Amino acid sequence: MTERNLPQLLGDARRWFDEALAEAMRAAGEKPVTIGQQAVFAALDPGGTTVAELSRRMGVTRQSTHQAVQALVRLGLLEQSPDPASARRLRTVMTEEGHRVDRVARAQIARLEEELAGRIGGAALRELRRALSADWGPPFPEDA
Amino acid sequence: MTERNLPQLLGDARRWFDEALAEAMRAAGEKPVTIGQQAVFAALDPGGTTVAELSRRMGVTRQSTHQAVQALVRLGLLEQSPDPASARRLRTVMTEEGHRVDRVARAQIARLEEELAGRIGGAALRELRRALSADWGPPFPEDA
DNA sequence: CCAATGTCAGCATAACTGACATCA
DNA sequence: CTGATGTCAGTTGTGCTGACATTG
Repeated sequence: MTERNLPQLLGDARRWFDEALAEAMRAAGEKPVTIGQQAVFAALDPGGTTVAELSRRMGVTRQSTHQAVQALVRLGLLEQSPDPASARRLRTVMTEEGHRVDRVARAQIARLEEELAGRIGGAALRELRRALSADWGPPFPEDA
Repeated sequence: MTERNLPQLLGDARRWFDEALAEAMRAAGEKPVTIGQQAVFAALDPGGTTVAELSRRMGVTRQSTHQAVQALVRLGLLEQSPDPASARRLRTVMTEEGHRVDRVARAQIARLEEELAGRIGGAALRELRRALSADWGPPFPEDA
């Protein structure tokens, strides 16, 4: 085994949460919202947010965000309405159902974190979050 | 911002490494080996390994592994030869070029980790690795 | 006959680039 | 005109399931 490298470990951890959340939502009788979809919810503010703004907050392209939002609209969890202040803007907001599912998903994620704390230790989990929350800066080496 | 949740943070961190490694390989004049491909290299042992064994080590399906291996074979970084001991087994090994690229990739990853240590602190990085290396157990809640 | 191995085909998710119409 | 926004189309990477022939 020698030593797993960091990127692999990160990917594994991410997949752990992905699977666990999907399973938890299924067990709770909800649509299996993915982490990616939850990320959209998390970036929304109550007043309505444009796709372009969402993409900036999430750090992905407008097109990727657009696609994710469309999927959630089809699921009935988001809806879009024209912005009276500007005809080219669309305000994206959660539906009632969207709010409900979002609350369930957040609760499940919190529960999973507690479960994990019980397995690897609360201190380790806090350190994990601290390290990940730090500013990593741009991913490009100064190169040369 | 309130509080980013853990799965998102993990995904962001993973993407940070992905981009950084791709960029570093490009800057080094190498083919942009991905983290996933590097994972295959890391799971190989010198004597030759079957796809089925690789998949067990990596924790993904035989089929996914097969696909990743085929891509690396097409790139000329891996090659397969029949196992004299058993006609249904194929031993996968690195080519010369594969070894070379693997060494470069490992070195770049190590350099990125050092760079990161300089940005978020060596202690934080060690704690990060410790938390991720711990046994998280199966991703399924005891549900009920 | 059973299990392991390799493989083919198809699908899902989540990202990307490129192109383009519309509107401030 | 320029730039921001939304959107369509196509591609890639990486995982999955199902099915199947071959072999031990």
